[in-house]
Parts: sequence; C-alpha cells; structure tokens
Amino acid sequence: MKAAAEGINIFQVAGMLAELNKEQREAATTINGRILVIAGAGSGKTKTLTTRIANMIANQVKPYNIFCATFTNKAAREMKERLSKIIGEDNTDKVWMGTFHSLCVRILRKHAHLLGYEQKENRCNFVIYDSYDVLKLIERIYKTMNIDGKYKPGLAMNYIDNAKNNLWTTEYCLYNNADSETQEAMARVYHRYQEIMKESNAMDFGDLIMNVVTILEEHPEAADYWQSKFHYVMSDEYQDTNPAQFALLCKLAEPHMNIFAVGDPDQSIYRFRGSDINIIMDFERHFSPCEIIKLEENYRSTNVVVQAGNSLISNNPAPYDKVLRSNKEEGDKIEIIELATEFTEAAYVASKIKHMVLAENYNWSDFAILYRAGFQSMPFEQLFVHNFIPFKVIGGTSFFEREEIKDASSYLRIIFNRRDDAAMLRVLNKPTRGIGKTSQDAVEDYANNHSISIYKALKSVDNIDSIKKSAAGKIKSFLSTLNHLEEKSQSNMGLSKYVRYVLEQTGIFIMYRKRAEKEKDGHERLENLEEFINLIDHYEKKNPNKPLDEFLQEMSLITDYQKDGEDTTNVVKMMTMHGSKGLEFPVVFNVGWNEKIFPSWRSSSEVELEEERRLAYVGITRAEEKLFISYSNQRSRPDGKGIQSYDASRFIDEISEDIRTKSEIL
DNA sequence: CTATATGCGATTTTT
DNA sequence: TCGCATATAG
Repeated sequence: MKAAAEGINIFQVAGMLAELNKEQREAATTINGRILVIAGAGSGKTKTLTTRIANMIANQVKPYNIFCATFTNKAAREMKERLSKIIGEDNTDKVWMGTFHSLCVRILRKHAHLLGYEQKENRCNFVIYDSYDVLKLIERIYKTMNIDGKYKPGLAMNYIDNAKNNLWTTEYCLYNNADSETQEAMARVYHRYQEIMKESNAMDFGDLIMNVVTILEEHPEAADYWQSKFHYVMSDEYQDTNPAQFALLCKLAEPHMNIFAVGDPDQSIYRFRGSDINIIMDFERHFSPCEIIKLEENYRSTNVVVQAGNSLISNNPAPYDKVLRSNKEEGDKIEIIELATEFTEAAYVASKIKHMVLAENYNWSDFAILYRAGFQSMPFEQLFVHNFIPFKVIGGTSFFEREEIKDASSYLRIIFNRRDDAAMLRVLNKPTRGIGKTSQDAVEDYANNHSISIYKALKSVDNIDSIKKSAAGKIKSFLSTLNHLEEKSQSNMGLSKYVRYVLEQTGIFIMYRKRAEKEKDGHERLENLEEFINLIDHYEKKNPNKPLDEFLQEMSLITDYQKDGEDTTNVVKMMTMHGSKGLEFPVVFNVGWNEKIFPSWRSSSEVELEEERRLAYVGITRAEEKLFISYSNQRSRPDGKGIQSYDASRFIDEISEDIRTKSEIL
C-alpha cells in the first residue's frame, strides 16, 4: 500500500476490513466495475458502505471523485459521522454524499442557468417549492383554467410528480394523453405549472432530479464537467430509486462505468413515490458484466424475528433467492395480541412498556411503536401522556412546514427573489395590512393575463383598475418595505440579527406575539421563531460568508430537523413503518395489524399487496430481541361516528405458526 | 377588509 | 375528532 491520503489511518481501515465477513469484504474491496449488493435487513449494510469508501480513499481514490446518494438525510448524516471517524472530517466533507435531492441542488447551483434559471455571482439562486407551495400554485392554476371543483389539487400534484419521476416533459405529456379528458387537463396544468415555476425561478422536488438529467443530456460541456469529476457512483437503498434517479446515476457513470448499488428488493416500499422495484431487479441486464454480492447474515435480530420476516416475505415472489439467517440466539416467540379497540390496544402497549422498564431493566429508548399511517399514533399519544411515559412521535409535520416558519422563510425568500410567487402570495397580506382578497385576486388575474410574476403585477398596481386607491397605497408601501429590507441585507449586521430585523419590520413578530396571548399553541409558535433565528445563527457560525439563499435552499430539503435542547434520547419512539426503515430497536410493537388498515384499504391489486407485505417485512425486521404484533377487533370510524369491526391482518397468518404465541385481552 | 362562527370532509406512506 | 373552508356580521 502506498502512503495514504492525509487524515487516514490505514491500520484502522485494515482493521475494519478484517472485521467484515467474506461477502462484506468482497463488497468493500472491489473498487472498480459494476457491483450490486443485495443487503438483507440488518446485514451490516452501512458498515460495509462506509468501510468501502474508507478503503477506496486509502487506495488513492480522491474523496471528491465519489458520488454517493442516500435516500434520507438521516442515512447520509450517519454515514458521514461514521466515515469521519475513519478518514477524518476533512476527507469526509469532500465526498459527495447526501440525498439525491441535496446532491442535485449542489449540481444545479452551478449549472441551472443552462436551463434558464437565474444566476447571480456565479451561483444559481433558485428556490425550492415544498408541497405546500406546490399545492397553492396548483389551486391557482385550476382557478385560471376554470377547473377548480372539477378535480382535486392532489390529482395534479401526483400527475406532475409522476411525470418528473419518469422524465416526461410537458411536451411529451401534451401529445401523449391517451384521449382522456382528465389526462389532457392534467397535461395542460403541468404545462402551465412549469411556465410559472420557471417564471418564479423555482423548482419542486421532482425538478431537482429531472433538471440535472436534462442538463447532463443536453449540455455536453456540463455533462463533461460532472462525468469527469465523479469516477465512482454509489447509491444506497437502490430498491427505492425511481427512473429519473436511475437515469441520473447512469448518466453520471457513463464514462467510467463504476457503479456500486446497495439495496434489498424486499424492502422496496416507496412505489407511491415513483420508486420502481424493477430497477434493482434489472441490474444485471442494465450493467452486464457485473458482480452481484449477497449479504445474508443478519447481525441484528434473534432467529425468531428473522424467521418471522422470512416466512412472511416468502408469500411474495422471491427476488435474487435471498435467504436471511440470524447469527444470534433463538429468542422469544413473537407475541400476537388481540384487543378490543385501538384504545385498549394503546393501553396494553403502555402498560407492557411500563412493566418492562420497571421490572425488567429496559430503558424507554429501547422501544418503538410502528404503525401503518400517521393518524394511528393518536390513541398511543393519549395513553402515554396519561401513564407518564416519555415519548416522541417521529415524522408528522416537520419544523420547517410549520406556519410561522414558512411565514418567516417566505419573507426571506421574496427579499432575495421577488419572482417567488408562492412566497409572495403567502405573506402579501400577512399580517393583515389592508390588501384583502379582492385586491389579491385582481393582482393574480393581472399577473396571469400578462404572464408575469405577482411581484411585477404588484409593481404596476396603478394599471389595475379594479384595485382601490387605499389598497394600492398599501401595496406600494409593502413593496418599499421589501426594498428597504433588501438594502439592509447589505449592511454587515450578521444573518441572525438581520432575520430578527426582518421579522420585526414586517410585523410577523408582532402578529405572533398577539396570537400567543389567545391561542393555545401560540407561545410555541413564538418559540419556534426564536428557534429559527437560532438555527440561522448556528448556520452562520458554521458556514461563514455563505449567503442566506443558500441556507434557504438547504433548509428546504431538511425534513427531519428536531429542535435544540429537546431531549429525545431516552424516550419511546413512535413512527410509521416507512419512517422506521434503517432503524433498529430492542423491542418493537407493530400495532394496528387489521385488514383495511394494514394492508391499507387502498391497496388491492397484487403489486400493491406485495408492497404492503414488504412494509410488514420492514416492520418486523426492526426488532432486535422482542417483537409484539397487535390488532383490535373494533376501532372508531374516521368520522368519530360510532365504531366499526375489523378483521385481523392477513399478514399475521403468514408468519410461521411455530414461532408465534397468541393472547387475547378483551 | 377583518374577525369570528359554523359546517363539512377527511385519513397512507415522504425526499 | 380535528383542521380547514366558507359564511356572516362587524
């Protein structure tokens, strides 16, 4: 071995390699070529991946030549943390590691101008619309097309997202809409939507991927830049990539053809978001000649848990003949519990956890409660509060989606990008400043008719006759406030101070202070605003000289931020099964295993049921030692009017009978 | 234009 | 049951 790059302890890397099993080591030491690793649940996937990167760098690969896409921020963070312990923080920071979306933002910052987005000081400063912004925009488009009431906004959201996941351009959609009236309408919405997004210098999540692919395909000089940069392309959670992400990986890897993909077809659970399980199934066809390595040894769970997962998933077609085996002890049987209602179910779980903590030396953090859908957390939250059990619901509305945070960031967004229609419409009359609905509608109409941004329409209020003098005056003073705030951003007062100033000057602070006095969550909103300022302060210290709009771009992609000082270390965690992917807990309660709940009533086709089964597989394989599965005979109807009977989930019977016990608490 | 009241519909999963 | 949208009065 030649002298390794700075910051690397090659003995440590050698030690780590020695710790791996045969297959893991094969995966970690094969640097060139096309490799697919089928990594079963708990088979040491992250360890293999990090060791591989460390080993590559120890073997003279430059960290900045590696592109490694993960599925979640959490996964990227974890991997970076582990990696920096081996190769040092400096090297780790140079590896291009992050979610597909965040990596694409980095690429687009440099090259989005090639598609007509704005570029300032050598950086493209587009904004990223979240689903709320998108929803509002679609509602607006529906109105101008006179189809509001006819279709739900969600339909267009799905349509557009799906189109981008499949790299369908608006032109393609307009000419291929299968003669259906709905399809045709959606294609037209999509078309108008893209026009406004461009006009607003904005991108949605789907654009982030698709635009990079477009740039790579249509701009050879840019393609050359990125292709010659990334000698090694890696993808985690490969079973959940969508066609656009797949195209991105192919395109980036084109000249070197060094592709390393890790995934588990049995854990593909994001079909609804465009993931295509066939991408991992077709790896060999796509990338032959290639090597396929299977990690089948499970280091996480007892044999009983592994067998439970195996027996359940054997009801699906078997991809890659993977058979997971546990290297731990046999373990306790899986407990199936039948209960009367979802409240007795929650009470049972609460008392069980309490007992295990008090009598069996478990910690709160040893437990996780997994459910199919977010609304199922409610009874558990209630009973846990009553029983003084500390808990945290993971997921749900994230910090950045909160009303007050979106208000604050919208102001910042329009200060730096006046064309941002979504942000503009959000705060134009918030707090109320005399620009009411009538005036807003008039402005919107004017903007639509002239194909200009809301901001431009506002600037020419005098040309809009339907707007009254008083409202016009308010609009003008609003615009001059924005100008003033933009000027002020040049004074070196520091980002966080500046943000505070913005919130004061715009009246946002005043508004929320007032609301804090009468609303039940009002004080929390004020705290959140303070937290937001704090966060910016933190960011500024960590990234001196980085501009605010870059922070805003990064912020849009963080969905799992948790507030500072919140103690979530020793608490019971509650989350959806989707949210639990990649996690593990000593004791897992899988709750609400009822037909129509899980599998969901919306999943009826064979492929959909297979996906639900994979989700069940994910839920089961989170457990290290003990696994409980519960269901209730009755639960309240969604509308609260009365109760309804439910059957036990079919998935319960699919778990080998000899490794489960059943009890009834009715 | 703004603040409050009342009714109605919704619930899968998320970067 | 809860949040959201529309209706109504100030």
